[in-house]
Amino acid sequence: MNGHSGVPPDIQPVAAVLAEIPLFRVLGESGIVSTARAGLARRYRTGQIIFHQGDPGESLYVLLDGLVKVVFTTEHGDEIVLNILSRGDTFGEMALLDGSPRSASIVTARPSWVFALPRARLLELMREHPGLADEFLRMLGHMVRRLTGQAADLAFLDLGGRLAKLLLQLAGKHGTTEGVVNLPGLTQSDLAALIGATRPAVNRALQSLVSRHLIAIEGRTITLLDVAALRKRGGL
Amino acid sequence: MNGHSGVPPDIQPVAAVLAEIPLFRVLGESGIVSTARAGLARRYRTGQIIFHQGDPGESLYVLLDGLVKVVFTTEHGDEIVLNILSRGDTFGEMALLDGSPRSASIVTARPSWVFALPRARLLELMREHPGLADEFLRMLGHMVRRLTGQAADLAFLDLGGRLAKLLLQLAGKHGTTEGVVNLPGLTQSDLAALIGATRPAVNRALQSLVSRHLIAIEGRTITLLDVAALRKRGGL
DNA sequence: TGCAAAATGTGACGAGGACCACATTCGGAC
DNA sequence: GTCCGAATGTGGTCCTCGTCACATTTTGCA
Repeated sequence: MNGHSGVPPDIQPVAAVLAEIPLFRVLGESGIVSTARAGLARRYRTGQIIFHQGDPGESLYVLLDGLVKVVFTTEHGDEIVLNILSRGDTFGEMALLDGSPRSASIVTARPSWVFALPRARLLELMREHPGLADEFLRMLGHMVRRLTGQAADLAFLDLGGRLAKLLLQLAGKHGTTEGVVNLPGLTQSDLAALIGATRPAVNRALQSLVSRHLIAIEGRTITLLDVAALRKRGGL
Repeated sequence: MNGHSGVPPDIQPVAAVLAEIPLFRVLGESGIVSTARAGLARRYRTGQIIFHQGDPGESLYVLLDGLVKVVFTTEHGDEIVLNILSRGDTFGEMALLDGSPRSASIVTARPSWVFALPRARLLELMREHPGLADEFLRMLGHMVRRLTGQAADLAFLDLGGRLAKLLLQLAGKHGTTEGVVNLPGLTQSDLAALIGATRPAVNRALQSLVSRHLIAIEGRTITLLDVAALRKRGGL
């Protein structure tokens, strides 16, 4: 509680995370601080929904801390997990830019701290800093590439290959220690929904990798023992 | 050969097609004509490659006439057809905007007439007409949504469902007559590559639809006989 | 017009993975 | 710590679809 007049105490930590993100780095020191002031940071508990697929999109979000799932639901209720996001990742960009409804839902996989920047503020920022628009285009391009690869994986890799690839990606993006996938909150059902498979099939595939000493499982921590073999299994 | 000084004879037809495209409509009458002058229209024969996946991206393309396939190739040589484009569609946007290499190849499926607009010209246009950048964001958003749906389809629909959905989409986007898919140049192998399946499997699925009177096949023309049933089969 | 190459239609076989059903273990809330 | 619900581990069955192999037709050239 050291806040002085007009300076909320939690601006600093928010700005610190924003400064780590390439998208916001183009704003410079002062731009980042004013951005942090322009939005609202909020905490969510595990299993909460930050927004629903179909909602109008009125904010851009930054995950300051925690873990969330990007979930796409079909008309029949089938769910596919499009992505797993952790500290420093952004979400909700798309609906903002073209004004269409949210194309997926965001569900927290563990307690999370989320920063929301209203659309109007973002547009102001983009007017002041043209580089920000470029960064957005870059980010969308990256998203298109990732989705293209995901579609190709679904078409060409078998379940075991998709799982091996997924484990490598998770270890790379969210891994704390090198070669360790330790994501409390991520269940085997989530893994299944990430690669378009059923939960029992994922379990069997995991056991198969264990028996071949490619990975080790203790509780919910997966250790990658043989990265080279996993890469090969994942078609890399 | 009726060109007068500085006014190439084929500017008019190019401008006419550009005027049909929402992306360019924001430029207004004069902007469209100057755009048509700023690029280069070229003809390709069937089976030619307009650009290769991995090439540097130096132009935005507009398909003035014809039919092309967007082909993504994995490291192992497996191919998936991401999209089929016809008159008025654009391609090559992405590599342009984020400066990365072409993420897919473009192959003509029949003789095509293609307009290429150099990156520098496009950036000029975007400076003069801020609305153009908005249209680009809208277009990328749409692309992300389409790819998301494609991934979900691969995960949740069986081969027959994906095929039914594909036929409906093709009829809607490129159909000349209502409810008819008549795309010379599109083989069953292409259909297979569009839905991540093998050619024999697609053939069998087509025959199955024929035997249930959902479609009729004469040569390479497919007529949709029972759209409602097809929509149901495709999970809609 | 005729010929080679490509595209189409089918058959047989097998494996991968979905689906259902259940025992067991784990983890979080009180 | 205890308990209940969720997450994990397996088993068995069946069906889809990939794979290989071919005969037949169509297409696009020469």
